[in-house]
Amino acid sequence: MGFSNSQESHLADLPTALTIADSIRHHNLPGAFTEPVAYAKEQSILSEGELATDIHIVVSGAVRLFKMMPDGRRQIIGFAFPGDMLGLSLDDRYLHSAEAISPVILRHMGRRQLAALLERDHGLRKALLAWTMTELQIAQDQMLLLGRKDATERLSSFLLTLLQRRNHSTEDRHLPLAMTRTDIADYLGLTMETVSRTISLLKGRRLIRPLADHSIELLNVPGLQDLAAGNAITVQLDP
Amino acid sequence: MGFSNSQESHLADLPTALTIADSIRHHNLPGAFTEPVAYAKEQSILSEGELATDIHIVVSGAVRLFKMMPDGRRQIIGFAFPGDMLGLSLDDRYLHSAEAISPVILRHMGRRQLAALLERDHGLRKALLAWTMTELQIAQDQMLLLGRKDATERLSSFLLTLLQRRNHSTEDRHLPLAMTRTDIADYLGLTMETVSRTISLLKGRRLIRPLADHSIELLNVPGLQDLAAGNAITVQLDP
DNA sequence: CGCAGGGTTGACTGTTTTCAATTTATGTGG
DNA sequence: CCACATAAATTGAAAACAGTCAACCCTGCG
Repeated sequence: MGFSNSQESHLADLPTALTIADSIRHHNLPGAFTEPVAYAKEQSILSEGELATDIHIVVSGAVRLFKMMPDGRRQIIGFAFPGDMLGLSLDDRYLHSAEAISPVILRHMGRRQLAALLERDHGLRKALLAWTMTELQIAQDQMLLLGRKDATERLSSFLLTLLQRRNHSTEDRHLPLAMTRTDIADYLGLTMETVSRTISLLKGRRLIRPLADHSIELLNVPGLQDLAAGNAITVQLDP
Repeated sequence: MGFSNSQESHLADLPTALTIADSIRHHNLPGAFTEPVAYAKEQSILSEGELATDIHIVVSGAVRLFKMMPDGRRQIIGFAFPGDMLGLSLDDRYLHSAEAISPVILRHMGRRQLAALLERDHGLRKALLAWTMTELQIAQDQMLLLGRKDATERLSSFLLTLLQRRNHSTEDRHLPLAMTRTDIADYLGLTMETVSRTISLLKGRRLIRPLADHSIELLNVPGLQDLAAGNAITVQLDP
């Protein structure tokens, strides 16, 4: 769920580099999760306000997490990819909705069962705290983006955080975009049209190259980093 | 740090109703915090990127937590009031800066000491997880506000969350505002001028009454709730 | 082959920003 | 305690960036 630029570290040696899924696997918890469950593209996984019965782990595919306003405005809170968790809340109701944006496979676990596991497993508690703090950090970076960045800065930041999340090999500048322009717009607090125009703008400046298969090649990562940070002056326009 | 509309509950009976300060007091941890330290209005408490040596608890006063961009744009991430914690991060560096917006008294504790306490104290771990998840929830509500609400909706939401945070007696509609218009603007992703204009607008609609002493009386809470939720249609303009 | 959904581009509108002037608070020193 | 200086807040007018409405294009799939 979500992603961020920030590097990770530790408070009391928390295993922050691992996903929650890794952690649960690593701690070898028997039968904790159900068998894999498949969801079709666009299918709803959980809804804000519903009783929070389960938490889910993404096995494959991509999920959008979002909040809606009564009149249909939507804010995407984050995207969840394989290894990410969704459905956790302190409350007994879900805090946001989740839908599959591609065919998705999930495993889930009852809330009470997770609570029981947490009581027993110290390492899992640490992993859960680390996960939550990482999500908080990501959310706060997103607050800066939504409150203070313009469209170009938002899109550059988005592409770079996606890159960081997806490609651990630093040389691969090739980004498959699982989500539509509308999803990107609802994540960045823009409209579909503005996202499309901004992509065209970055393409015109030779910073990115949109490919036919819903993926984008990042041609100038330092340039994008300048834009994302708000140093627009240093990026030269070319004819 | 921050505040939200959402009611609180429990995952595995976490003591979420308590602040971290309450929790630490409740668990009767001897000598954990230093003696109170005073900060003058506008004084810096900690800075983003600095080595995160300590966490702090607000004893009195109010603090703003924020991120800056290179060109001076500022996003306020949240406000901290008595009982709130600041300076916690997974990373070994602070994730945002903090400044006193009034004369402030804090107590602090070394990072390593907190880590040691956490190793020993199960209840404290639960409290810390609960605190972090509550902050995450608040941040996600703020993402919806920053990404999708207009100026009137932002200000109404802000006033209502402040009310909820400050007045546990539900009948007192009187809000002391510790922060300036500029602070409010930087929290809501607006400019000072727009905040001022929007306050005038709500005043003209008899929804609020700004008083001389930097406080605001909420004259029509249901009306503000409609606005905050985005049901602008139901709020009638009056001459 | 043609339809439907997603995407791009254009022209125009509108909300918020920017720049600027004025009024109202706040705080300090005489 | 008043007077001045300075900061905060309000209000106005103009500009800008993103939004809206609309037409068109592309692509994948039945």
